[in-house]
Amino acid sequence: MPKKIKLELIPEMAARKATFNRRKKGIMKKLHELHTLCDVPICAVIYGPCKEEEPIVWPSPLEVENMINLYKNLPEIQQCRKKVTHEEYLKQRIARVEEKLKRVRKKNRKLKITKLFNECLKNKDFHDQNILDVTDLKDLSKLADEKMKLIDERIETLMGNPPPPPQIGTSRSAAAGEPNGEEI
Amino acid sequence: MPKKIKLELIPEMAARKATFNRRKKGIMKKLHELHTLCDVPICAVIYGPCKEEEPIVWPSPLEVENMINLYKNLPEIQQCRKKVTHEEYLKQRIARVEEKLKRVRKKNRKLKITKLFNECLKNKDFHDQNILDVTDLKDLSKLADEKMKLIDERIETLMGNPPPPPQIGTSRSAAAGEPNGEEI
DNA sequence: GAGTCTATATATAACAC
DNA sequence: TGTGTTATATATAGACT
Repeated sequence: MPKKIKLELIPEMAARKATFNRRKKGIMKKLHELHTLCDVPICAVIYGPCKEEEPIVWPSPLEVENMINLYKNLPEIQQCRKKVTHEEYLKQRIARVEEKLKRVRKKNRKLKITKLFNECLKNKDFHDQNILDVTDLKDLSKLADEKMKLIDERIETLMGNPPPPPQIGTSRSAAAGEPNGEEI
Repeated sequence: MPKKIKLELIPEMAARKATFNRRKKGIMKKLHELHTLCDVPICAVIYGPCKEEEPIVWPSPLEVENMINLYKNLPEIQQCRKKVTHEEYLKQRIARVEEKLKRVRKKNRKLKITKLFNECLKNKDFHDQNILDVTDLKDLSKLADEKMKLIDERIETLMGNPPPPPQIGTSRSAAAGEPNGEEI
């Protein structure tokens, strides 16, 4: 039932308050856990959605102030180096997510091509199916080259001999079903 | 694989650091989400387990300071009323958990007795089984009284008449199987 | 507001790289 | 250290009480 809500301001005040209370509790628990598990100084201040409310000051107003003062007394160098501003945080996050997206896309592409490759091994008339565009064919060719190289290397290993000339007659044993798109 | 780790200081420094990094990331995400979903002012300062590290100051040192100042300017009354100190937080938490424990125990007890009750309806020789102690028998008797009362009420409802004298010959239809221990 | 319930979404511990 | 993976543990949205 926890519909994946979008990460944006909740319009209805009632729902917003409910979510605030639920999540505030969760965050306080997390803070307490981190503090206990790692024995690190932590503090947080959280204002409520209703402006008249007093903020939560965790673990206590005094300690919050102490931590702030402690921070202020750090040498400038340390203060400035790693300041994680909200903006920076977002930028870092975006960068990481985009990087991951790239990796995943690449992986997907590779899986797709590998799947095509294996299908081709089983079905030689794939040319007629009009499902391959130029890019696919190029990647397919590239993958074929890679597979050839792998085969060559494996043969070398099995023979335990110096590299013979590149042309070898290999018996491609058509793989039956691709369990996970990663056969040779 | 996430073995349920105990909520206490992690002894091995390596594991502690790993956990710290993982959880710090999680908490920052939560803070960001709460901030976005509810549009409330939030800030947090988190020092690392290595004393030389600079703390994370979120969302930014300036804003943290502003929030602190804002807080300091609140009228004393508001400042003092709801100060959630770490200790208070723990006390509240303990109180709530204990309360819940109580509720659950009560519920368990009731389920157990109801189960016994239903078994008795099916099997009259339960006296021989030596599985009931005095408390059980007392609770059982109490439950029987309650059930009787429920039956009386239901009969009254069905008759739509003024309450007849308490003695009624009721036909106890022995319930077949207790689906969830909550039959009459 | 606070607690219950339940289906899902997330967080995350331990491990392999 | 950081990432990917996977099996679990938690968090939590939504509907009720």
